[in-house]
Amino acid sequence: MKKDKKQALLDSALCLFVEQGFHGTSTASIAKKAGVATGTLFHHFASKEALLNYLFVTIKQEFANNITTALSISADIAGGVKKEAQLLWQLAIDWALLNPIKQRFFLQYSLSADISSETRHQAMNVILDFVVILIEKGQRQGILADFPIALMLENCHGQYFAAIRYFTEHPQWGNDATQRKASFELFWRSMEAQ
Amino acid sequence: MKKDKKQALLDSALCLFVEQGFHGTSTASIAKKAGVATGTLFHHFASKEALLNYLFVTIKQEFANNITTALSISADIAGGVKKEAQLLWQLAIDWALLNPIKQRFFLQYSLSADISSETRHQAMNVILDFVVILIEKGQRQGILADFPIALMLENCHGQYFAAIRYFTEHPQWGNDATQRKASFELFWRSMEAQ
Amino acid sequence: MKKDKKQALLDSALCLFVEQGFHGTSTASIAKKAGVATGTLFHHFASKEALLNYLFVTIKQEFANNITTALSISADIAGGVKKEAQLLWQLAIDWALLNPIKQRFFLQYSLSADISSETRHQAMNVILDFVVILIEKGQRQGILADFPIALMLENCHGQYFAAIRYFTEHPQWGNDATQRKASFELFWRSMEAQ
Amino acid sequence: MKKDKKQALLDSALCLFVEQGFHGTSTASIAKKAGVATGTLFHHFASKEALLNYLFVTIKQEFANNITTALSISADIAGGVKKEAQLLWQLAIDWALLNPIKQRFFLQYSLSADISSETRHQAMNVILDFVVILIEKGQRQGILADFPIALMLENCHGQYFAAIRYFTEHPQWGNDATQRKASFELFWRSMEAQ
DNA sequence: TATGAATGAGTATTCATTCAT
DNA sequence: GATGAATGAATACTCATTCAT
Repeated sequence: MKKDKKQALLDSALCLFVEQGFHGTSTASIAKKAGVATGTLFHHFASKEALLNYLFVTIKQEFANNITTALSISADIAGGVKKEAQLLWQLAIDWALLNPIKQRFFLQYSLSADISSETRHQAMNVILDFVVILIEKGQRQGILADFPIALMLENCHGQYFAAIRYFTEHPQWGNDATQRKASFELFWRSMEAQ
Repeated sequence: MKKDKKQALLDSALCLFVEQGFHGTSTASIAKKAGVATGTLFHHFASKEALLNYLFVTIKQEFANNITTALSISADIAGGVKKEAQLLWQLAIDWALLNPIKQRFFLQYSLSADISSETRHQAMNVILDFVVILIEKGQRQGILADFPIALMLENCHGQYFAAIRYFTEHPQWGNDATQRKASFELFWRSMEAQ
Repeated sequence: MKKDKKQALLDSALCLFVEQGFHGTSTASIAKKAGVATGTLFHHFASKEALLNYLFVTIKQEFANNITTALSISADIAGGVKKEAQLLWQLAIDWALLNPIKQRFFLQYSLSADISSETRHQAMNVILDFVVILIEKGQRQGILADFPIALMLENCHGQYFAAIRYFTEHPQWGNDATQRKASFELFWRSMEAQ
Repeated sequence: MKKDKKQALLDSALCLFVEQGFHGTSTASIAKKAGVATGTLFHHFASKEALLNYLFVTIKQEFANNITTALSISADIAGGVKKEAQLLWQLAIDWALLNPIKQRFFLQYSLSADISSETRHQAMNVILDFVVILIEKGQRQGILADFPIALMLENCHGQYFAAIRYFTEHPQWGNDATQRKASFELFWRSMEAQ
């Protein structure tokens, strides 16, 4: 019962921020939807901005945990870097398709000025940690092209967002094997060594 | 003298929207910076939103004109699709580096909820028209991979934004031939037929 | 052609003031509907208030002229005070039914704070001049009750407005002889000597 | 202490609306006079219009309660319809004289376009309920003329307003028995059966 | 912890009026 | 006389935040 109200606030905020935008959502409406008093929000979060940033980090962490857990389970078994990248890519797309609201939240807030750059960098590092590791591994093995790592990271990010934007706008193709394959190929080919 | 005040308002708005965000910028501050009265803004634009959308379309159009003009000049001379894509990519990167404020405007507002989806779609179609044409040409010639065109478009967009984000964060490499080449390679390889 | 624009402004203002109220009507919208520039309104009228007051006096005068003209024509022929009162009443109701917009203008603005009390008094005196004369005549002849003239005047006014409000809300009865008779009876009986 | 601020706002609004008109009164001035913050007004009323309408209904209700209470006390004792009408009339005039600001509020806003027609109809039905009952009773007993009830109601309203306008403009006669009698006679005779 | 009435600075927008052409 | 772009003071309403209970 203790975490209930805080979680209810986070749930409401997620929905409303996605539906109406950060500035289009009043703290009063978040509290109302969560079924708590307006003042309660400020017992759990120092400010509206703090709530948004907390929400952002929480969801990024949840995403990262989901991917790395699944990845580590398969890691022992699986072989090459490409297999690993493929798994990572499919897991990331799956997560987005299974969590449409959180995915829209990513799309809207990852580049938003409402998220503090501090939070953004923190989240980036958390989430892209395993990507960096994978890229470096691939480069050492001569499987991935030898472009600057920061450039490749930005590119991964940009391609991932492009893919989930595409699947969001064409939901019917989210489970189509050909489309899923195509999205991975675009991603993989860009980084593969030639 | 007639267009002066409207243009002054657009110039001020561009700066302030980029520096402080859309919601962080008051209409009064835009007018003040433009050296006009607060009412004048609303004489030229129906609302703050309308101003933002007008600005967005105007800049996208300017970008598109810049690229297509340069492209058409070289088009007669140049040869294959790859050369054309390379030219397009370098022109687009150049434009971003030469217009840092407008580039930051793109980065911040292209996916922002403050731009109406109508405007976004209009801008996308206007600006990406020549990209679509190029992709289709490359696919007919068997030079580009045969992935869905909408997916490839999103991917181009995502990679372009990734590239200009990278060059923005590492300005010293904007004129480094190796870096520029790398950014194009990431882009081109993702779409090239194998 | 000289009076055209002024009259067009008055016509537009009448419509708009009745439809949207004085404060709900902008001078710009009056000018637009009249097909003139916004500044033109202020060449003909010192202010928005001045336009309203001018309109009020003009219409009251038109009403008064209409009644007194018709009244004077019949006056020579007709007999008693009651006949005269009856004629006056029917003329006044007819005018209202034939000029529904001007009648609504009366209803809305006769007691409105937007009309200067000066204008209101002036208009009252103009319009009720012949009523005062009639009442005094009736009292001298012992046909009308001997109540204070100012009270009787207010009462006439109130009953006239009640009648036209009634016929406005029940338009189908405006030409029903029984209803018209009833409205006059209510009026006449209140003032008749007993 | 809970109703204090809301009531203070209503009191201020009543005064200011009567003194300066609805459009001449800013919400800030209402709040200031009430000794509360500007936001407090909007905590209790959805809008300035909502405040006006609430005020209107409240005062009409207060008026109706005042009349009907006094009427019901005497109802058991008193006799005919005329006595009852006379009592009603005098109570209504008394109320207006004892509540000059609320009476001016009636005069200014009962027909004003600033009151929603919904509110006006509600108020009319609430307040004139007992009048309708009295008229119908009088008609059944053959004491009142058999004119349409809606016409008679409008007429009552118009005559009441005329009377209070008269007594407002000539305050010295408000307690003069002759004048009071005259005002009732004008009212009664108009409706009495002949 | 939780409440929700109260706050008051902040803001987009309106609009009567002016004036250079 | 006529125009209409420009003005800038005025105002309803919002909303993150506080605090007494």
